[in-house]
Amino acid sequence: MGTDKKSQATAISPRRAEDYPEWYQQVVKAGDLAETSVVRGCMVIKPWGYGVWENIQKHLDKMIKDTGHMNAYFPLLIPLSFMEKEAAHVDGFAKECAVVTHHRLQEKDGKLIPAGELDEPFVIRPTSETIIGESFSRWVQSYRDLPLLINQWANVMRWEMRTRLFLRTAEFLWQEGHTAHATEQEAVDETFTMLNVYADLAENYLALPVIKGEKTADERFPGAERTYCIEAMMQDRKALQAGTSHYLGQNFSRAAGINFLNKEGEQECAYTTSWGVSTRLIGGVIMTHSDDDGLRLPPKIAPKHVVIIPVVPKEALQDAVFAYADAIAGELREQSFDGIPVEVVVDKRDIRGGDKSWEWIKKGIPVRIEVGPRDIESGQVVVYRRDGAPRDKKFCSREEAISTIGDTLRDMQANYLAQARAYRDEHIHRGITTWEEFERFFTPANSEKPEIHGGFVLAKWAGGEDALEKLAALKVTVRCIPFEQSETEGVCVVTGRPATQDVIFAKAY
RNA sequence: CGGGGUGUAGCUCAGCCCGGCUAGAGCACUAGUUUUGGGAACUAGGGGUCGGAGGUUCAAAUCCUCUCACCCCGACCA
Repeated sequence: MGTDKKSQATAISPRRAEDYPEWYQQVVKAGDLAETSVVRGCMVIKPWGYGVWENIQKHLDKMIKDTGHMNAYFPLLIPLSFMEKEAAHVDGFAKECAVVTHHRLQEKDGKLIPAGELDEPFVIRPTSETIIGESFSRWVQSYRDLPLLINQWANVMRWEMRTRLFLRTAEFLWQEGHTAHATEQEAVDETFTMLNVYADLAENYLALPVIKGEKTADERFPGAERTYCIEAMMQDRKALQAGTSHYLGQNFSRAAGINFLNKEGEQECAYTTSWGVSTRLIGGVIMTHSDDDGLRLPPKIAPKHVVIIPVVPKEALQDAVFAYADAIAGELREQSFDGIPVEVVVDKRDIRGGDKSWEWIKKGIPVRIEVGPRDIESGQVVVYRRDGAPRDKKFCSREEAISTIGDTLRDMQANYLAQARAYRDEHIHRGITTWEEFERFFTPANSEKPEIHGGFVLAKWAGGEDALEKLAALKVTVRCIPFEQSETEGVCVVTGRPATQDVIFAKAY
């Protein structure tokens, strides 16, 4: 007979191939990462999801500090007039700003109504260039005050029309770096330094292979001179912008008045940068590594690395099994991998073992260890890896399980990166040179309910309004101009005009 | 902002077209019994102002009007 759950071969329904967007929602739910809140477009990040964010924060914060930056904190509310100072910036963000216009509530007929209208409204920060620029303008007097290297961990709000958990929410958590420099060269170097930090974080911690490159003019941050990015490929072969680093030139310093006296005694405008990554990275991790049984977390960002599941066939045996489990947990906690202490949870909840196992599979914990009376007898344990099949068990001695846990976690971390890299490389296409091939490549067979199709196309691009329109009709964008260029002559894949620049084309989140 | 749709138990939904006993199911929850080395079964139980306001009617989850919220498709998306 078998229940629905038993008869379906996977823990998540639908599977990726059946309905990718719905699969994503189900993985987030089953993994207990986050849920939509009563507040439009905002999410509640649940403990397991927040644990992932805390680990990302911990690693990135160290990298940010190791490159000479310090953390600070600026206000959530930005005076409206600040937003008006930089023309391109206003254009980019005006439509998505939440605005605070009152500072008091008054009761009237049992209802609370806003009262005390503000002379000047505030916007809730969509990003903090303008308000941080105001501080910088007072902090900087001389070239001796530069560079100014600041980072803040914060929440921001952008009133998006359509939201998806982690990938695009109205409020999200991020870090935003803001720096000011005496020379253009130094500022540009800073922009690259931080882009490299992001690529390091993505590949070596999140196990996301990324392509580093520059954004084209129409994809640039509003107000920036140049925007650099790291682009990752999800399992539906769409691109996800995983991090950005902007060279802002003197645009914002001019607007905010960040001036300094240089060595020659002349007034000069500082050169500024900004860079950020957000909780969107978690969306990228989910869509890159998860399978049809749910989340798979790279060990370096998993809130817990090992769950020990005690098997208690008879209640009389419970104390002995729990004691055995606790003892193993204690020894595992003394282990570490790549400087990260092994985090262990012993799941003593009074629910069935099968339920527990599947719950942890769906949460993506790297290693499950089962211990029961028979294992106590034989001095062994049963080990399952999340990068193996759900029932692919390995018996090993207690000592071996403990001494090899670090190697296991390191191996899994490398395995996730290798798998993601292989998938991405398989779907980067370099042979497409004509518009006909291009169009076919990006057109799903079923337009009603598009199947997983397409990928990244690495091809020549010459730009132009007509070319952008053709791309827009296909919902394809230029993701980036990769730093790695072939330096060859060719023709633009969209228009056939002569072109030298290689770019990545893809559909994107 | 345009087009479409949905609001009924914690969750997923049936009932509405064609008004009529005490508003239902599955899952989840609680208790008991039997089970237990990979998603248990049975029995009993708790849980609802049917999104809100107004109207029609002897009678409204059901019909009408207004309103609020959410979802999907577009537009928008550093």
